[in-house]
Amino acid sequence: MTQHHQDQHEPAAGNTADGRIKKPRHKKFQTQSYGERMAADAAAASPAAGEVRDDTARGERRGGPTQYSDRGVRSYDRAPVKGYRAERANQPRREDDRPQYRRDDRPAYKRDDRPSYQRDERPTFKRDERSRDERPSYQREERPRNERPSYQRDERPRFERSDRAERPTYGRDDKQHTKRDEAPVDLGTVAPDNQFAELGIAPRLIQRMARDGITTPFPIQAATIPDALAGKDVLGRGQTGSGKTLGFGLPTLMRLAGGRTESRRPRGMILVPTRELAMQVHDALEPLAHVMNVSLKLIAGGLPYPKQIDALRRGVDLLIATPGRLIDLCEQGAADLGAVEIAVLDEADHMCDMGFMPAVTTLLDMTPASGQRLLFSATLDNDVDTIVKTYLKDPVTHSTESGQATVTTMEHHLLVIEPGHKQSLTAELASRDGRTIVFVRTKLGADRVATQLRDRGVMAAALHGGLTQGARNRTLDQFKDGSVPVLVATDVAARGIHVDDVGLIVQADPAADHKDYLHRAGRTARAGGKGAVVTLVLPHQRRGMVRLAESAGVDAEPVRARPGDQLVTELTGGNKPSGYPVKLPAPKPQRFGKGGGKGGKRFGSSRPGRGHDSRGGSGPRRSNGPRRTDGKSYQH
DNA sequence: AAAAAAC
Repeated sequence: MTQHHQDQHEPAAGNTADGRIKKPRHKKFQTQSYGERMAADAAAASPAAGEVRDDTARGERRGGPTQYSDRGVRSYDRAPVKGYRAERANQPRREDDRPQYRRDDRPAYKRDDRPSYQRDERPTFKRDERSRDERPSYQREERPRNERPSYQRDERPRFERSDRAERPTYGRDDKQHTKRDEAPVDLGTVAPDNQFAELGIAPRLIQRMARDGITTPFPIQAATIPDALAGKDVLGRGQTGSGKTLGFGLPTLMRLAGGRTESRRPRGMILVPTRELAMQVHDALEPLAHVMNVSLKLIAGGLPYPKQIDALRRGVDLLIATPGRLIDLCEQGAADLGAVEIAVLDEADHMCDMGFMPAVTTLLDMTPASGQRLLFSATLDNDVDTIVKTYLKDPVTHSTESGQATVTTMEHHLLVIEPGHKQSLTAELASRDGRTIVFVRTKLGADRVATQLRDRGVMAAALHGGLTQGARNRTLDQFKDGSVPVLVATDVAARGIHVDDVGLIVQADPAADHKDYLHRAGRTARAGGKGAVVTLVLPHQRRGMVRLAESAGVDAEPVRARPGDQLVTELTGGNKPSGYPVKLPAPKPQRFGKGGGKGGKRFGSSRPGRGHDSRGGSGPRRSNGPRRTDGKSYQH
């Protein structure tokens, strides 16, 4: 191909002065796909990066780098198409799959930076308008009959379709029907000295909480509830386990009670950083929401779309959501945040770090500025500050605790160890009776340490974000019900997750900063219980760790330690790992019912089920998923 | 720097 010939077909690329062809315009479309990112992560963490990779690894199945980049590049290599279709055909084949908020390739004059609720063309879900056809019938082309997505389709003839009453109950979680059934509130049963009443909480909420033994507000609740009820923006700071959930939950429910919520336009939104946390907040608020006739819905990734979309369409008062899925639903037009009266940001310091910030601001931008905003956080640092400045109006700040380690029932130990002892020491510490959480730095590390512990006779399971949602739930359930006493986790479990009676936290990899340290430590000594936090420190980490402990307000001197030392024995109660490998308890077999019966209804199911992986008991395991990485070597 | 958050 001559130079002349080439120029003919690449006029758009434009030449630079030195005669080289500029980068093609669609270079920007070559962003990493999800599968690619995962593969890249794995490759980066593995010492074998760049060498021959196992073809059955995760990346391959999800459309790994080889396949994908081939596809992306092909449009350059192909002979250019001429003629009227040229422009279209020479476009890259791949769609841009970045989320809307990260895609701003339009020229500045075309951009619209106004929040969506201020724009005229709101991206609402326009099924109704679309189905209306103004043209005379002879001009209409035949449309396929079933345009609705499969989950909305009803194939049966109309006369056979069931009415509301016959719909299965799992499809009806809009608690609207309870409005009429609600018994009149008996004010007499609220104890006169109940302090929640003094804060202004509705009697029926007080009664409901009293049934669960909640009669006295925690300090953070006492501090923030009155202001939140008064409609002010609140900035609440309290340590994990200090009762923040009710601190924002009660005012939110009070505010949303009895109002009208339009289809797809929720009036309340609670944002949390992890799916597990979303689930926990949802479960904590559900009974309370019920007595207030407030409908709520969990909106999180890893769950089927249809029920979430359906709930939104019917109209749900309050969303408890992780950012990614909620943005997704808004882009689809299934949700519209333009009617949100009260928005809550939980674990704000985490939600405001670099990775999360764009998603959070996108969502907050979609809510009306006139709405009330509550922001709760364990610590307040620079990132939180920018959110506060941008989105809160004259916020009232309440900090009940210093943000440092003030729980007196918690003891901290810094053990300076030799690198070769880390495994055996971890195993020894984890072999104690009672629940233990071992924190590690990476996903791969979590898998590796869990395997090592099981090989040494300690029943341990890994928990991290690379597992399927089903596996995450199963593991957490097993940890809660005691069948697996040791959880090896990344920082996915560092924040907010509440499990009773975790007596020991082992930081096999030290926390990255003092905030992470305190969050991890906060998994133990909850609700006044006792607990210990042991950090394994390698010699070269010692200086940094001492400084970190200082800024965390932790009073602990680094101590040299070896397996079998007296201090270690005290912490473990003298237990030693058996040395005989153990296997994880088999997941309980679950009947696989088509059409979504009861089993695995929601990822909060307390039953350990097999979820999507269910394909009968003894069949070969599908060759995917992070468990493959178990045996991979890994170095610090 | 890792982890988390969407198919």
